[in-house]
Amino acid sequence: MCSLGLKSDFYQRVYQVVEQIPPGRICSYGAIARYLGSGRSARLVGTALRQSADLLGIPAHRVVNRAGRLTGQHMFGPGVMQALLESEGLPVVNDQVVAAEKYFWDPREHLPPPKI
DNA sequence: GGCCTGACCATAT
DNA sequence: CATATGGCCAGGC
Repeated sequence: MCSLGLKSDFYQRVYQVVEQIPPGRICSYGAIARYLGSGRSARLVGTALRQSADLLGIPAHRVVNRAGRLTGQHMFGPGVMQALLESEGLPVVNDQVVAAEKYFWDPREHLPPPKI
């Protein structure tokens, strides 16, 4: 089969991308979705992580929203996500990464194009 | 089988 | 420049 967009496959791809995020860097759901070719399914990226973020050892704490806000903080626990980011050198204030744009890591510019 | 919600993003006011 | 609203796609009940 050439390429049938199996949703389960989409989830696995999300995990693969998040796993490739270097320490001290952050990525946004939209960037990942866009990298996978589903730029309008940014919400699915978050949903995918929520389903297996705890099962896998993927650095899901490095995935924040476009504004650098720790939207998935509730899933990790109170202050856990922030502590992890600060531990990697990322300044977090008010559940929000300061100068997130500076630490932003775009998979579309650092990772090879995925097979569509 | 249909309706609502959701770790979002882009645009308009 | 900041805030408010709509749109998109899929999963869960």
